Amino acid sequence: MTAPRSALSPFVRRVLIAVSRVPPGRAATYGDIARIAGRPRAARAVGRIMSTAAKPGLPYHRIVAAGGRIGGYGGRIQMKIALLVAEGLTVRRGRIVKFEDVRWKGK
DNA sequence: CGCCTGACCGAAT
DNA sequence: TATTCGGCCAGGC
Repeated sequence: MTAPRSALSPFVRRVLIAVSRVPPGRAATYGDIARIAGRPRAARAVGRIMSTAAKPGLPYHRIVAAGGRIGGYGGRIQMKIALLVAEGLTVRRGRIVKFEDVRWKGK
């Protein structure tokens, strides 16, 4: 039988794929992911996808809010920060230092 | 269908 | 720097 294709919409799948492509030590914004997934203005939907359709194994902690601000992580912000720091990033006052240097814009 | 909510964004105040 | 506000998109009711 055809693989039980997930009930996930094409957009959601593209978002999950984009997230899986963000390399360690780097980070992308919700807006970046939305753009890569083909919906430049769906940043909000992207955030909702992560909290609702989150799948294990994907580096969701590398997805942050605009300007390098941390954003959310299911209420576990501290853990998100810890994960980012463990990958070599520096977080200062809720923001990634020199975010533009580690920002992953796809490619 | 309409209304509300969010791990958002960005400009204005 | 903090707060507010309008716009944006998908999903649940």
